[in-house]
Amino acid sequence: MNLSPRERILQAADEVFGRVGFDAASTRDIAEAAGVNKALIHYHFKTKDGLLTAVLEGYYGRLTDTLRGVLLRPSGSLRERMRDLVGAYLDFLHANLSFVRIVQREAGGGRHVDLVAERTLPLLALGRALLRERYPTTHGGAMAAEQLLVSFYGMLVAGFTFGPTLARLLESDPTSDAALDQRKRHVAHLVDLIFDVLDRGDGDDAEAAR
Amino acid sequence: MNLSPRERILQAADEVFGRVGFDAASTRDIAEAAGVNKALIHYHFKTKDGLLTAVLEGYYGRLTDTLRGVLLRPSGSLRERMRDLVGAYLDFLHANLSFVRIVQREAGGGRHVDLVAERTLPLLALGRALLRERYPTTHGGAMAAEQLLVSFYGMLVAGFTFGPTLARLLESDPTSDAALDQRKRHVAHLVDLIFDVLDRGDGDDAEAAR
Amino acid sequence: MNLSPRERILQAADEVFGRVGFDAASTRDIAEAAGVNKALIHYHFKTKDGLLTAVLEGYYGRLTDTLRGVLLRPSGSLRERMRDLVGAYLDFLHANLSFVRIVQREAGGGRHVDLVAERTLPLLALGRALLRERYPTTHGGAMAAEQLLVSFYGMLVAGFTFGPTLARLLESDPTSDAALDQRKRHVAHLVDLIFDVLDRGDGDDAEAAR
Amino acid sequence: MNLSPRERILQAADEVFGRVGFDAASTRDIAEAAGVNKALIHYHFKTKDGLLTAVLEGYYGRLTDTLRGVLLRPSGSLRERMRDLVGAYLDFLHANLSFVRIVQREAGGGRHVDLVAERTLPLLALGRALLRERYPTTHGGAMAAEQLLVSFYGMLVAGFTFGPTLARLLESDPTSDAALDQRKRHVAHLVDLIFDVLDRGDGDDAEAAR
DNA sequence: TATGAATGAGAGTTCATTCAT
DNA sequence: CATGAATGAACTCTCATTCAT
Repeated sequence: MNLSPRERILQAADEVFGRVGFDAASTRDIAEAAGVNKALIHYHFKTKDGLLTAVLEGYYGRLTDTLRGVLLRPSGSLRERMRDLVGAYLDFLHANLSFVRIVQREAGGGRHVDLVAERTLPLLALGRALLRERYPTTHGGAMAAEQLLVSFYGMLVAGFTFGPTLARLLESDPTSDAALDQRKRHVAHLVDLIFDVLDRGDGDDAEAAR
Repeated sequence: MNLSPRERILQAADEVFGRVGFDAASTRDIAEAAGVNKALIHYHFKTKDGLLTAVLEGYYGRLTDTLRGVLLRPSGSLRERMRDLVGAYLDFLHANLSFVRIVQREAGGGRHVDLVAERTLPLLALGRALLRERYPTTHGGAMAAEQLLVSFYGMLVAGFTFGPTLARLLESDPTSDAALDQRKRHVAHLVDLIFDVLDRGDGDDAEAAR
Repeated sequence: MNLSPRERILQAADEVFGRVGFDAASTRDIAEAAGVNKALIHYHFKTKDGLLTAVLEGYYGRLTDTLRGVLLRPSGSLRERMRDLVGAYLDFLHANLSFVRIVQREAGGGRHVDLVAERTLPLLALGRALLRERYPTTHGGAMAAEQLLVSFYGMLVAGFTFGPTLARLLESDPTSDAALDQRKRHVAHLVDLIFDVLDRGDGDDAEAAR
Repeated sequence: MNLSPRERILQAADEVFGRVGFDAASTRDIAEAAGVNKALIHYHFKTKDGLLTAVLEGYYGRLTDTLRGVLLRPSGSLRERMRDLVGAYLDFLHANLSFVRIVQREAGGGRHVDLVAERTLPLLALGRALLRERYPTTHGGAMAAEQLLVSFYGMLVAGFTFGPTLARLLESDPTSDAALDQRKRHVAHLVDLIFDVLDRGDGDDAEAAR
């Protein structure tokens, strides 16, 4: 629908960054994919880093809006909100595969860690606060809020970051809508299991007693 | 100590690839880190790709040995073997941080997906076979073997791949031994939860009935 | 003067290729001779091969125009046209020494044979057609059109391709105007001799009878 | 027949130099073709230039023996000796295609001109001396001895140096025995023509009078 | 806004050569 | 005699970036 050159560059960068990674992507590739001159990228985004920042800022803006809306919804139990959040997160990743792939590459180290960390931290901090408030037992120990968040994050993201490899094991395409549905039900199930435990209130001590 | 130049190159490549990623790593960086001439890399490994392959082959060889040993141990219930496997995997990743970071970057797409996929598939296939044999209900549905494997994988890996970002949220260093211990207990707990469900035998139907 | 950078690159490449040969020529040499940045060569010509192609295309364009003009001139006997062609060819080579030297190196094998062959063939085919039409006896045998063309070509080119060596035998510089004049008269003489034979009509049979 | 490594290197170098040219040939290629270690080349021939020298010295030794034998044969007219020489030369080139291709590339300039020139000059000087002695009119003018030698050389060599290109025009393979025979008869014919002229004694003056 | 031309820096790779064994 | 290992220099080519227009 006749996007502006600036928008076309952003879309092209998103696609190329997601496909081959930031470092393997060249501004020439992106300019060609966008149908614009290489120099125009620098006119709009100053540097290649600036282009990555712009792409990620766009994603984080939309993601944060989505998740904050779910997490901070006043009504509903925390469990329900977590279930919704898991669903919303999976939907978002499913609809923005490049985003997962870019983040997965940059979150593990390298020059852009901060870019990712700064935008991720508020969400993690919010999640941790909610968990600790509702379930005081999630301070320290085996079911510590931090551990839960890491596990949730891992479950949510694994299906996508590992997609190309899983596609070879599974008979079906892991990026299909059917696969998304199954994954959502699975993760929701696990979330329920975990909240069952939290509600039962057995934290570390119970665990240690096993 | 007093490693051969070839070995020094492998170690340097491992460190640099893990820190900045394959594409951002230059052969000059690696050669300098190894204290050898740039050309020696090509003498021993032909290309930069060949160097990555050699690094990963080393890791996969050791990892496969470790995990196969645990998984195929004749005695012990599947639950116990899974618990051990989770522990062994976390130990391995903890001791080989570069490996996680390299794999996380290359598993999501790009020119080296196959390198990762080919070595990962056998392990996944083995895990799936064991789960399906012992728990026939893990065919299809919300608790399908594939879903479980993906979730397990996500939980195991997330703490490391997300490490640099988590380090900013957590008060403690996520790569410390203490953090590893806590993470191991947490994941073991989750594994237990899941096997409890599997042993109770409620698969999709029970889930759907909720 | 005040040539464009692109043109300066072409001239520098011509000079360097002619002097040391394509393989011994480095893009750095050429860039320096042209007074431009090394990368500009690739900006304009994509690869070093592309640069050679561009140089040769320029030559072949001008040469073909020149020779076609002479060969296809409607008036004048074939003998006269051949004499003119020989003169025009020698003039062209004399004015474009690099061209002979480049072609001589690439025509004998290696990666660029096709580049030379494709542009030379039409001229050879034209010459053969004219000879066969006018002198049917030049089909097959000792004075076959192909043999004549090869001999003509050898005579024309030898003085230049062999130049540096001949310079040591001859007292005078073989690239001087005087040398060119003498060579032109000599070759014209030989051409006359040959056409005398052709006009007398004794082809193979006469020859065989000797 | 179980050649010595030194001999195998020489043969391999000959083949590779002839095929791709000295500059495009790498010692690795040659070593592989010879089935020996790269370093052995330097052990036997000191440098890559030394290897080329050795290859060419071998050729020039055999060629000089062959041609001197024919040229200096006491009996027989000069014409007959020239005819024999032409035949012997063509035979030699036919049997040593690499030689022509190497010489053609190096005779036109570059770092090895001297190597070629020094070995070629004696032959040229001898030919010139014989011509001048027998035909005093070949001093200066259109039929000067030097011109004749250049033309002879061009005719002799053209079929081979131009081979790969001619192969596309001619229906038959220019390196076949049949093609060699035809070429020999053709060149012999031309030589006869020229000696007819010389014997008739009309040099420049006759020519100029036409 | 948008571009073609131009550049310095550096990429991966190959080179002929050396040397200890 | 022969080799595997090692190196400094140079290679072609690509990079992100700049600038005049």
